[in-house]
Amino acid sequence: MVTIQEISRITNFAPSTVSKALNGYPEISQKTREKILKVANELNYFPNATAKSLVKKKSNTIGVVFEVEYGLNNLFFSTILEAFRKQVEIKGYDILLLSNNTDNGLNYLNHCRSKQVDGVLIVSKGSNKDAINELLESELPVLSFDPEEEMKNSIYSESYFAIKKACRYLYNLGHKKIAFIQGDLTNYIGKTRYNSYMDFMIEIGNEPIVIKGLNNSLYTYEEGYKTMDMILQQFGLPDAVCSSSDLMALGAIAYLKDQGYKIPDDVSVIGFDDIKMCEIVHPKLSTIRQDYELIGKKACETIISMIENKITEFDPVIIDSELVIRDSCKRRR
Amino acid sequence: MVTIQEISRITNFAPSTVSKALNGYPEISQKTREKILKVANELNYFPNATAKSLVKKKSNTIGVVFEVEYGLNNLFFSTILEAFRKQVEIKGYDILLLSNNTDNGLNYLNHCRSKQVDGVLIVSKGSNKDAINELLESELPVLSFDPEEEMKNSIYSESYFAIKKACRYLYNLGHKKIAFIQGDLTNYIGKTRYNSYMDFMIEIGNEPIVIKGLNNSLYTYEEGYKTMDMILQQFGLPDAVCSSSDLMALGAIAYLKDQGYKIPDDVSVIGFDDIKMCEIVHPKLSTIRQDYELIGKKACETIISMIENKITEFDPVIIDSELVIRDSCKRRR
DNA sequence: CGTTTACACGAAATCGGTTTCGAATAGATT
DNA sequence: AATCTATTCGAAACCGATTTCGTGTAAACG
Repeated sequence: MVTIQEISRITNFAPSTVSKALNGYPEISQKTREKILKVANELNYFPNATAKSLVKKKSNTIGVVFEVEYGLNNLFFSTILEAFRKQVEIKGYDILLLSNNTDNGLNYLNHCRSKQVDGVLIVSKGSNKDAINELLESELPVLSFDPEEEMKNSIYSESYFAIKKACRYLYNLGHKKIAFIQGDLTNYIGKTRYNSYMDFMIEIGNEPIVIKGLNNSLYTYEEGYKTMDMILQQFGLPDAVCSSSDLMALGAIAYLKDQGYKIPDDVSVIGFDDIKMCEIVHPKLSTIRQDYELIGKKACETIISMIENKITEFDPVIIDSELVIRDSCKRRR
Repeated sequence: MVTIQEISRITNFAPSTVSKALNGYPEISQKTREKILKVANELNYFPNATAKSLVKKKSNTIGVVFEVEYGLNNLFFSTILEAFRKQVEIKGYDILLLSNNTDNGLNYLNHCRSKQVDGVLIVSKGSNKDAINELLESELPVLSFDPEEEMKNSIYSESYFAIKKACRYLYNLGHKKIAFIQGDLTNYIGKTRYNSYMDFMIEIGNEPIVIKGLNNSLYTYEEGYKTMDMILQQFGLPDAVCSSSDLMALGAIAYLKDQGYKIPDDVSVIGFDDIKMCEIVHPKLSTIRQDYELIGKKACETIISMIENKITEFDPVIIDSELVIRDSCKRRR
């Protein structure tokens, strides 16, 4: 690689002068700047980002935390990451996929510090909540898409009114027995959706149809399938199902189909997320759309603003979500 | 962050001694090593990876190149990346998502050099083939999952015999009019699948049913949908469809369903990839499975061996693929 | 013409590590 | 006791940038 010292030797200017010329310092005359730039271009010079990071204490890199099990291999999370990446790239940052290597003691936080990561986006977190909390409480700018109890430093889709809107929609189609498939009740989003459903059932004065004590922490197809099984056993066939994720909704539909029911003729089902699959399956899944592009964009803006203004705490960013009506819900006969 | 100099001050050993002690050099006595390690642990010392990279000229980071359009937002590619990541993590490397910023002249290669990336995995490439070729011809260890004409430095699933097996399977079910949905004919994989299909049709002495001149470069659902439309218009209804990707197969199925046909009763369809969705859709899609875990593992092994042994060229690594029979194909009535 | 001021550039320190090579010490050898 | 050897450690250079501060020169001023 071409270094500043090489340009220095060739142009007979000191390394410091070369550096200043390349970085647009005003104290360099037009003439010498041109000479230096000319040589730099001829040699195809690009600064060594490592050296730069070392002295500037800034790497132009944003770390991303991902659960191992259902990480990238999950359209929902990977869609967010992709949207985020697109924005981040524009701003001149790179994305480093972080690991939490407990073997060598290099947990998330130490890893971030070691690699001089400027900020961190937590897309999804697995079992290692301790390592995550260390991150959140550190001096680093951290943004979480998967907030815990307290909601600080987080970005997420509005869920409370969204679930109510979905339930209201089902109710207005004539459905009374509306079942709910919950997600991860240990995090804020999962809890909010659950509470919203419970509140709605109280409003309309119906008994909630939900499996108590169940925690579908991964929001997967398989969990949806099993939950639907339990619902049928415990409550019999509901009129409609409201699910905390599209994948679980699809799992529920699969179970119902396996039992010989028709969707939406026998049961209406609505999901949450609007992953790309919704339009591919049959019937096309009605759902609540999360605005991935906007989430990615806002997440990027927020985290870069945190980095540049050195803030480590801010109010949650809440992105509107929208009811998308397709073919999986039908008026009750 | 705690530095070596701090430990040096506290222990009264020179920085060089501290460094050696921490890195297990034999010339350090047991006594001083213990003293130094004790202090390092107490202060929760971790080496600054940036500084280390600078002097060692090795960052323990592997760059990953992804197409922007259909990058992470594609279960196929993200599954590979996830498998790769899992392996790479174990070996102590991080993954940096690379961008090709032509604005500031920081193309892939310069970006890699600047960030001191040790090796590169090309998962999918978009339109900027020049930037990719620069990478391939550089001094960096590069591994491509999406090889061009020449197949050097690549890893991919066996496709030629796989497509033949799929076609043979359809043929043995009694189908004569077997249509083919091609993928990207400008790259090796796409071409191989196409050629395999064409050879098979010659073998069985039937006319190929394929849209000439069509290039489905993104292997998407929408492309499959459109292609199926064109096939019906140009050739009428085939007995079976062999697709170069699952997503295109699903698109084709959707089109056929929209036209009122039943799958697999009227048309048998087989895909390629075995993305997770295959088991979720109805009917469950028969397909050719790519062994993602093995691809990830081999890719990791290969690239790390390239890095450690400083080889930049090697023969292609070919991963076996397997026919998976589900519900989307049926014996011809 | 002497002094001030602005401008342009360079020397040197720094970031946090690694590595080479030389020196001091302790122990072994004759 | 003198010499040799092995062991252990430290000084200093280095990786490739940035940044502070000082200096020399030319222009501007009285």
